Amino acid sequence: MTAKSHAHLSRRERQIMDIIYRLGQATAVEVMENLPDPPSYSAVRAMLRLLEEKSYLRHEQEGMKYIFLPTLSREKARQSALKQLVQTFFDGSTEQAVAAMLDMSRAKMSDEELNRLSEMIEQAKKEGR
Amino acid sequence: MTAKSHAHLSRRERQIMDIIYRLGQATAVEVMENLPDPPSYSAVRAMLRLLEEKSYLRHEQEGMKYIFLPTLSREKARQSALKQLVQTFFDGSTEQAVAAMLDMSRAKMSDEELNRLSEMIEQAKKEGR
DNA sequence: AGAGTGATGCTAAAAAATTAGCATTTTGTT
DNA sequence: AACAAAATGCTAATTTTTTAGCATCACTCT
Repeated sequence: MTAKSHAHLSRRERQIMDIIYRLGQATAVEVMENLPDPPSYSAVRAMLRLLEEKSYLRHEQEGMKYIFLPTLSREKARQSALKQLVQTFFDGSTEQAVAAMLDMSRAKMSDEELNRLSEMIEQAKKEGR
Repeated sequence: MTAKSHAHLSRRERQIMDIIYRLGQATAVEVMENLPDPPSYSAVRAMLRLLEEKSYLRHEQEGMKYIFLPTLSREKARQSALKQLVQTFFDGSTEQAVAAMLDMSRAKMSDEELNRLSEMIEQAKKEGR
């Protein structure tokens, strides 16, 4: 079975996937610790098993425990999440989305970071020719 | 009752909210037409009623039908969605997120758009002082 | 006035998601 | 070797989500 899009996930499934994407990988305990209104340990493990069955996750054995990882690379997941967010909230306009981001975290960004972004934009202009 | 974060929504609830944010507003029929694997019309209406009860939506009467709108402004919803995405997929780094966006839609952006972005960044630099 | 159309409200059934509990396995420790 | 600790596997019950169906109301047209 192949993993379908994010949109098909149930509430808990999505919460768990988000945690694992955020952490990169996680054990059942770590997932539990990060879940809002965490259910029992068994419940968490059941969900992990399910997600694995549906091919959203895979696991590696590390000593006695399982470490769960996303099937889809972080890059692909990012892309798909970004695309969906831009569609939903910014009428598909990357410009608007970038603007909102800058606006959101303007204060927190160093000049260095801003400079790097400038360069990226310059680069994009050149390549667009 | 006050609307809680996106993370608490069930699958269908989220799908519906996404559609309404994308369209800005929608009738029951429009929502249905945009839902993946659309259920019956009654099912859609029931969900809308529920979302309204939970304060994620409100409606305005237009002639005979209801037009549903988000309770939370698009701006706030955007912000919160962006924040959550940056946290989940970019380790909280706006720079990385912007980079990924540029990368994603580089081809589709006009020089004009890119110029406007450059300006925004310049602006941000000035304000950061 | 009556019939038809297109909405809504409400309720109960069906399906899916979520959870807890118990049995089992492995590892470490005394 | 025996026990405790820390995992997992599996199953069944509970809760939540999701759905369909039917009754009703408003408007339009003949």
